[in-house]
Amino acid sequence: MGKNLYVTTAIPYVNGAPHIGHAMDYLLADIWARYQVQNGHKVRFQIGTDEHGNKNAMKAAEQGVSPQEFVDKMYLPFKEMAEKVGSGYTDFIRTTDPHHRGAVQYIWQQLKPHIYKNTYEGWYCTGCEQFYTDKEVQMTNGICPNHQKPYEHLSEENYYLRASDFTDKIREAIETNKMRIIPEFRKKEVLELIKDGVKDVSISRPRKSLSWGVAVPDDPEQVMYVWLDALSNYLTVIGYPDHEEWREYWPADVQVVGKDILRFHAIIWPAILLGIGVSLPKRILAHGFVNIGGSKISKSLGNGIDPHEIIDQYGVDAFRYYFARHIPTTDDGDFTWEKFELAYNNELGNDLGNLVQRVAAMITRYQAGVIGDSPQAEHDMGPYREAIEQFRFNDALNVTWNTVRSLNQYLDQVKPWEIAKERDTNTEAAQHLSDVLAHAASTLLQVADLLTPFMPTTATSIRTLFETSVVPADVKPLFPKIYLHTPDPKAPKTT
RNA sequence: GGCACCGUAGCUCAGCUGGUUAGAGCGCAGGACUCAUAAGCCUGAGGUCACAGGAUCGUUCCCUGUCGGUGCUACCA
Repeated sequence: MGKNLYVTTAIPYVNGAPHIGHAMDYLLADIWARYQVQNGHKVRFQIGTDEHGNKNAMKAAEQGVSPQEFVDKMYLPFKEMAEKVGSGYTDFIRTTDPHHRGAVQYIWQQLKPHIYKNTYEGWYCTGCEQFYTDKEVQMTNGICPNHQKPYEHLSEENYYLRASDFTDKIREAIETNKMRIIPEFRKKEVLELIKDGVKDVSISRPRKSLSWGVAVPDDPEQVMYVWLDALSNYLTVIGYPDHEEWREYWPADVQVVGKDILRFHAIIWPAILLGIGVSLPKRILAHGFVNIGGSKISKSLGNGIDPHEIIDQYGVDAFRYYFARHIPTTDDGDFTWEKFELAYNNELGNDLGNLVQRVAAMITRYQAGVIGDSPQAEHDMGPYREAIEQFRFNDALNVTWNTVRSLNQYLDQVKPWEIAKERDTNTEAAQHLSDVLAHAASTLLQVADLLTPFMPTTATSIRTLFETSVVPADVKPLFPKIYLHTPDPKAPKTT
C-alpha cells in the first residue's frame, strides 16, 4: 500500500559534543518520518557519525589512545542525543563500519572514469595540517596565528573527481526540481554558485598527511578525503552496493541538512551519484540555525543551550513542540528560556493540557467516565497536510492549535456544566450532554492524530484517555506548570 | 562588488496574481462565567504598512532611488 521512503540526516563529525543543531536534524527528520509512517508508508530513517580525519586522529593521540578507540567513545553521545529527542531512526551508520569502508572503496572504483590525479599547490601549516588560501596567508602576514609558524609553500598529489562533467545534469536536476532544494531561496543560492560550472573536487590526500581514513584502492599512498567518505554513507547504510534492498529505498525522499553544508549535498553529492550511475535524491531540506537570545551559538560566549537540560526539565514532547513550532523549519530561529517557558505554560499547559483535563473531568464527573457515541468529527485536513508536505512544520502546529482553540470556544459556548444541572430530571438534557462531551472527546482524538508526528508521547496519552468508552479515573495533568526561568505569575504582583 | 531577501501594531510574524473600515498569536487593559492545571471564553487599546519619487482610476502588495538589516558569493588592496 504505502511506498518505501527514505529520510536521511547529516552525519556529524564526532570531534566534539552534540549540540542543539544536531538535535534539529534528528527532530526534523523524525517528524517527517512519523508523519509518513502514520500515513502507511514504510520509512527508513538514517542517522550516524563521521569518524575519519586528522582532527580525530590528533585528539586520539593527545589522549594516548588509538583513533578507533577515540571514535568508539565519541560517537555515543550523538546516538544518545538522537534517542533523547525521540528520534525513531532505523539505521545508525558510523563511517568506520567495515561495510561502509568497503562500500566506499567500491564507489571509488565505480567513479574511476571520472577521477584524475593532479598536483595541489598552496600554503600549508604543519601545525594545522592543512592548506590555506592566498588571502588567508596574506591577512596573517604569512604566519599561522594558531601556531605562530610561517606557512610553507607545498605541493601534493591529490585525486580529483571531475565533478565539472556533471554541471549540466546537476543544474537541470535543481532547476526542474527533480532534485528539489527546499527552501526556494537556497535553491537560488546553489544555482548561483554553479552558474559558471561545478568545480572539480579533491577526494584524496597523501597518506602522510591523512592517515586516519579509507584507503584509496590500488594506491597505498593515498587516503580518501572526507566528502567522498562521509557523503557516501547515505547509500552504504542501506546496503549499497551488495545488499539489493538499498534499491527499495533509494532515491532518498528527503535529505535533511543544515544550511552550512547544503552546497556539499546539492553539488558534490549529486556529482558522486551521477558518477556511479545512481539517481539523485528527490529533495534536500536545508534548515536554519538556532540562535540563543538573538546571538549565534558560540562556545566562547558560553551561551549554548543543552537539549538535555530542556528535555530533563520539561519532557521530550515540550522540546519537540518548541523547536517544531517556534523555530521556522527553513529559517533561523531563536531560543530563550523566557520564550520557551511561555510556550510551555501557555500553549501546552493552558491551551492543550487544560483542555484535555477539563473534558476528561466533565466526562468523569457527569457520566461516571462513560463516553457516549459520537459521529467521527470531520475536519479539513488539507491545510495541515499541505503544511507538513511543504515542511512548514510550524504552520502544521498552528493549524492544530486552531482546533484546540475551537474546542475551548465550543465548550464555553455550549456550557456542558449548565446542561449537566438538568441531566437527572431531563433525559433530553442528558442526551445532549452526552453528545457534547462525546464530540469533545472525538475532537481530542483528532488532535492526538495531528500531534502524532510532533509529540508522539502526548498523542498516546490523549488516546489512552478517550479511545476506549471509559475515561480512566485518575487523570494527571499533561503539562504541569513549570516556572524555573521566569517568575510565577501567581506570586504576589509588584506593580 | 555581484546575486537574493527583508524592513507591517510593544514583541514574533501573516498578508495569494494591486480594489471598500490592514490581520493573527504573545504581551497589555477591562468584562462575564466556573467544567478545568485561577485554566478557558468575550471585549478593547495600539499601526503615516522604513522613506522619497513614479506608473495606475486606485497599492502595504508593481517600478526607480535612498536609508537600515539579513543570507549566499566574489574580490581589490
